[in-house]
Amino acid sequence: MSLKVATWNINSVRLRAGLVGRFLQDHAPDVLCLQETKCPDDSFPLAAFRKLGYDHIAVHGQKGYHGVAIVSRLPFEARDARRFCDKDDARHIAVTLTKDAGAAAGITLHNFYVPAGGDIPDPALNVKFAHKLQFLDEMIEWGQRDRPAAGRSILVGDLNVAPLEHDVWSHRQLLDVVSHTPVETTKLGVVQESASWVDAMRALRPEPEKLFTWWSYRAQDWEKSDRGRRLDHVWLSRELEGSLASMDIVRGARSWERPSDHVPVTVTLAL
DNA sequence: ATGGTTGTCATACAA
Repeated sequence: MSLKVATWNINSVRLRAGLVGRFLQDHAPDVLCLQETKCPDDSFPLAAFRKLGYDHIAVHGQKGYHGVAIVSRLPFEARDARRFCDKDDARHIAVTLTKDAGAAAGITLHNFYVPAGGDIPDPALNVKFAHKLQFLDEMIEWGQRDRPAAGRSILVGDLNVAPLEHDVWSHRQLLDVVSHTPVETTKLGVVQESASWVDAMRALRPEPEKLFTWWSYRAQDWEKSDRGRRLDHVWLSRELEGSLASMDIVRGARSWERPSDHVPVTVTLAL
């Protein structure tokens, strides 16, 4: 069987439930991980996704900010959502596919929304940047202590860091811009190494090809200027590396009506 | 060097 996993920062799931439905119909992922749902759990648009065959939905939201969810047509068991930085922010949710999920049974998915970090890349001047660095430090501790990639597992999400030179439109011009500063890109590399995660997108489309998943709302013409960044990621545990079959950045979604500033990324495994 | 947009919630704040 194949397992198609998608990740998408939706920037309000209620406002864009229609776009999510379109994506589910057009791209038919088995599991979709959403970030920035900005939606309390009791107002998540469950019915819109269930009627498309996505009966299994895990939500971890809050009013107005952050929020993550997993929408699946395969059955799963919910795992504990982790707390980071002594805050109750909804920035992580995890599930394990159950035995009814066929060859995908037992795969654990971790869905993350890492803090954006504000504008000033100095933790002494900007508490939001300090929070982002602390969050990455705690992801490193988690990787080292809990070995989340010891078996068959997948980590996806909006990690709000574009780690490689060709993950941004201009490496030189973004070196002091939050999301591509050396302190962040180095830390994200340590997060990845802490549990031996494999970067699925770059395994299939290595540098120097430029890969972007986010384009600012502020550009006059996002497509023409193409000043993007790769903020969204799909990582695989070593056990799944050999099953990696294909990857797609759904760039066209950035032109849908009232789009998110992020586009979906899909990764397909042949199991 | 500056401002450019969007979503939420209530008029600033986060991204």
